[in-house]
Amino acid sequence: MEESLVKRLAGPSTGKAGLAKDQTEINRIIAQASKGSKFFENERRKDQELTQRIHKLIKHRDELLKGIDVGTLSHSASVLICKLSQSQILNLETSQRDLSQYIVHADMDAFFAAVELLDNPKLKGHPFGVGKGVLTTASYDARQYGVRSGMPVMGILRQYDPEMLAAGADEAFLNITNYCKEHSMSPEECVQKLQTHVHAATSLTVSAGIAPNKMLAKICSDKNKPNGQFQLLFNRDAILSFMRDLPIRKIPGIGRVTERLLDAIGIKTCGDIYSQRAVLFLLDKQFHSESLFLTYLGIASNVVQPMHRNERKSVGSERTFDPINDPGLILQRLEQCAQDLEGDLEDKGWAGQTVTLKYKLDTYQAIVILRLTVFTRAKSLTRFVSTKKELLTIGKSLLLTELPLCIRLIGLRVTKLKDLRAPENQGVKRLMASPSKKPPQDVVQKEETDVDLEEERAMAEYEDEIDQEAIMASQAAADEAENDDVDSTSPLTSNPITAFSKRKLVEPLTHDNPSSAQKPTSVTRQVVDRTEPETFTCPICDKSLAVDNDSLNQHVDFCLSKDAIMAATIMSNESSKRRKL
DNA sequence: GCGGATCAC
DNA sequence: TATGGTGATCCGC
Repeated sequence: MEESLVKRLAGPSTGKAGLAKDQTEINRIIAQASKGSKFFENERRKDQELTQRIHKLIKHRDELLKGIDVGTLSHSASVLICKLSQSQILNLETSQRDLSQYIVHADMDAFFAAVELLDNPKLKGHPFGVGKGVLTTASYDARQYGVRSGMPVMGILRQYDPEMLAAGADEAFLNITNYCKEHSMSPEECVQKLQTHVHAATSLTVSAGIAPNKMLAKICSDKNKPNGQFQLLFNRDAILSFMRDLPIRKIPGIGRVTERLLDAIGIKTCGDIYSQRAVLFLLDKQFHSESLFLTYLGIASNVVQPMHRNERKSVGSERTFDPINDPGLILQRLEQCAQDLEGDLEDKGWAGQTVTLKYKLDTYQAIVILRLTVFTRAKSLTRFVSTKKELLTIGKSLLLTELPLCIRLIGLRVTKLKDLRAPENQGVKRLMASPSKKPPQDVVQKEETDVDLEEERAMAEYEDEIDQEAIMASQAAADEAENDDVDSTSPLTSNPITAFSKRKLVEPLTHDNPSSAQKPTSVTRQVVDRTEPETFTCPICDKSLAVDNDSLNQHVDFCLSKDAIMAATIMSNESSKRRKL
């Protein structure tokens, strides 16, 4: 059996966190047990598709390589890497790698098992599993656990950084720079104290990584599990050598698929990113070479601040069940989703402008009849919806065109959200408080319309419950109108993403959060690394570049424009051919 | 804007 | 035996 397939069967998280060493043996057993099952067939098909994809990628690479001199390409990539090594996150004044912030990633060990233990002390000493099957879910169960146990861990962590960033139920990022300074502690001491603190209060153990940015801290927190800490040395060389041998899969965002794609072009470790820089640069479209180069350099964001409400993009609800094909039963499941989603939207204060239906086909159907298992169908509206009735109406209309189906999952999700708690969206209240007040003219027209519609809808509901049917009818009519709308107008908006800002690895300074923006200035800059190269020669034009940041960037941006590079490489290729003749 | 795919937790 | 749910992002069309 193909090695890649064995790996796939072992599950999506294989190789990510510290797993048992003899995983290959376990993999073999799992593969054996799965042989012949529908599940296995499905996985094999996906694996073969990926293998095909890899073949195409290699072919594409070789095609591109034909007209291009690899040496020159490598040099070009070097220039980009050099530029990136000087790019910086917070320290705009010096344009140096910012090593001034102590970033911690705290990761609770065996969180769900530990919480279960708190709730059911009887289980202590006995082996037990959490959840229905083998593993438990993250947020779904966390919700229950949160209610039952009232875990105080996040509260404790926040004492070390009030601007802590919670990442799920059992992880958090902290910037402990200020805490260390105020308490005259080293970062290790601080984290040790934090670990003891949490353990005393909850009997949970925490693993932590200390590093100059979030990505490195996260990787480090995995180094000494459980109940350990690992600090990276705060200097450039230590970071580079740490990255060099790090398996690429350890990088957040590199999953099973990307791992295999990268493997196919000779990249297994982050150090390989550099040795294969020419190919990565060539295949920039597929791999986001800039992101990978930053990863190789160990550069990432060190901004730690709580998630802001307006960063939320979608709210949804979905459920898995034994496969059903009876339309009535399917509708019942859909209704449940609509109900749950209404509850969530109400709780959190959101309404959405796009409703998406999701369903998963019964495995048998999926394999035999179709290639795909998961489908989504969306509908965009001109108004914002949040009630069960509205969600169900739209969900139904999306579902209807799909029937008949035999499915094992159904879900609804709303996107293009409006924050009903934002002051400007407090429709009814604002209307009541100052009925004659008109908003300023420079307010975006569309937004104004939405607010009015929202007010209208809310008012109508207050007016008369009996009128509900009439309202629904008018909404249905509006839906029809929108249908035509969507069908007749479909301008394809081109993606404005440029070659050098594909992924948001480096967060911009935000202006709406003065406290965090000021943070770096209140911290000593003595630790700032001074070993970055100060000058270099551009390999394309052989020009010696000034240290001055502006002119450097300007020059490099020019030399790195795809056209300039291709022109240069092809020219050098041609001239070398001519020399041979 | 839509739908599929990948990823994290 | 073949597994959950929530949410984000990217890409191609």
